[in-house]
Amino acid sequence: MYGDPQSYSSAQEEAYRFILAAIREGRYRPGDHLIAKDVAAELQLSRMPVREALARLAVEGLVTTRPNRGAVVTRLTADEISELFEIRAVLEGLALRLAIPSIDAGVISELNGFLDRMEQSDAGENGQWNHHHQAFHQYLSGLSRRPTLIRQINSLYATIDPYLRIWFHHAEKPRGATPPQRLLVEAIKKGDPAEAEAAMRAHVLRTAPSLVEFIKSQDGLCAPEKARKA
Amino acid sequence: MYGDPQSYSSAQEEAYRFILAAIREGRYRPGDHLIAKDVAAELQLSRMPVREALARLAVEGLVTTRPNRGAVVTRLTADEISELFEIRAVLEGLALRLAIPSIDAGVISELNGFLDRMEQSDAGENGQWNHHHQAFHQYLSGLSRRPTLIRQINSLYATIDPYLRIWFHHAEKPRGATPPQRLLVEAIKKGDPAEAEAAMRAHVLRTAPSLVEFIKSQDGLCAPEKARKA
DNA sequence: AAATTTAAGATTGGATCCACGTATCCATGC
DNA sequence: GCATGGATACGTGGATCCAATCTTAAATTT
Repeated sequence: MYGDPQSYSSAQEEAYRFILAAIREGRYRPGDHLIAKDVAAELQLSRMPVREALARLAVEGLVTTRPNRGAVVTRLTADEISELFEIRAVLEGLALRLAIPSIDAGVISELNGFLDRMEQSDAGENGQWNHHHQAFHQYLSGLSRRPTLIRQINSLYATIDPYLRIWFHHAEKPRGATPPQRLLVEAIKKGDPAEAEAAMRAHVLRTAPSLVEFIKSQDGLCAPEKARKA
Repeated sequence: MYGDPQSYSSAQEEAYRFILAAIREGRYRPGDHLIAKDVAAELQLSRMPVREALARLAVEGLVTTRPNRGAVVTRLTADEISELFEIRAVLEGLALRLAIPSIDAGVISELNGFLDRMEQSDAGENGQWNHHHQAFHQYLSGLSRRPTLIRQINSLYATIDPYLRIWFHHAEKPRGATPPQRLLVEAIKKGDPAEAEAAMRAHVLRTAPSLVEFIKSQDGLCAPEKARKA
């Protein structure tokens, strides 16, 4: 999905993608202390490209840095997760609105393909469903043909991803739910930009409260618990 | 506004703020080649903090870097500017919607204060009007109490700012226009979140076409014209 | 015994150094 | 005269080194 291990244009890119993937996949967990030296050793390169990768990730919000105190995988509070969903809702709503003109039969069948795969993976591995779900959203955003908008949405996904994974991992039957997505596709089919935008907003916001509740219950994620070696 | 020259926690911060201010104020212009060594010399520090500052600015989109070819002040196309306005519209719309509950008489008079200052500066320096206008928007966004949202909106302003400045600098009477803002304040006063959100969206999008037209006419800004020494 | 101070270890931030890649400029050939 | 090729100069990316700061743990004091 992300990673793309073959094409490393630079050591910094390698470090960046490695850390990003590790955070999204849960190898580095929220609150983990990321020690530049250790990461550098693991990747067999010097500390500098790692530092720059960490700086980039800090701007994107995936890690938090404090002066002279290094980088920590960002630990989001329930409020912050809510906020990210609010932002995601309007940005994905915008993307969908802009994408409506390029909706045709081929797009619709493509979308249904994603939903089918989600349903098939429903029984199996939890990560699979999540993967297909994100692919569904990413495909839709991509139709907007707005590079910056797409980047921002992807960045939000990266930030939320660790929590989604933990959630799916703990929840037994977190979904089985493709009906909401089917409804969304129905709204898209109608071709009304404003309606589609509203539907997407509602769709994104729908899942937020359950995740936030879960995070609150697991407050090992927001509480002090600190400094597990990465 | 930005800069805050006293509190430099680190050399990197100093470099970051210096370059950011220089770009926003037009000292570094779109297309300018930013040579780490030169910037470092100007600030009397080594190249490294400058490099990291440039990396941060690249993530935020203010500069563009190509591997082994250094950093260039991002030159936006008309399409890209349009996109940024589209994003700004929904994000500021969201911020205003979330801010509505905390609107009271004090806030309204504060807002009118900004508008008064805009009108007063109308005759004088162009930059002043722009400054007050941004302060007006920033104040409103701030009322949402959503740190990430506020950061993202500020980042968008920073990216667009150079072009706004050039625009205001060239245009003789680019505004004199506070009526639209007055209408926006009226909508806010009503206290209906959805209506306020819609009003903000429309307000932001209203100014986009003129700026885009201006940019297209001045296509020295989108055309090759390259490598003026910073 | 608890708390404060102090000292040692570890880690970050910054500077200098080196190697690789890119751009420029001139000479050569068509 | 213009295009092509190579040599030189410049700049970036990465590595190593050094200093300043934070963290820790121990030791002394109350």
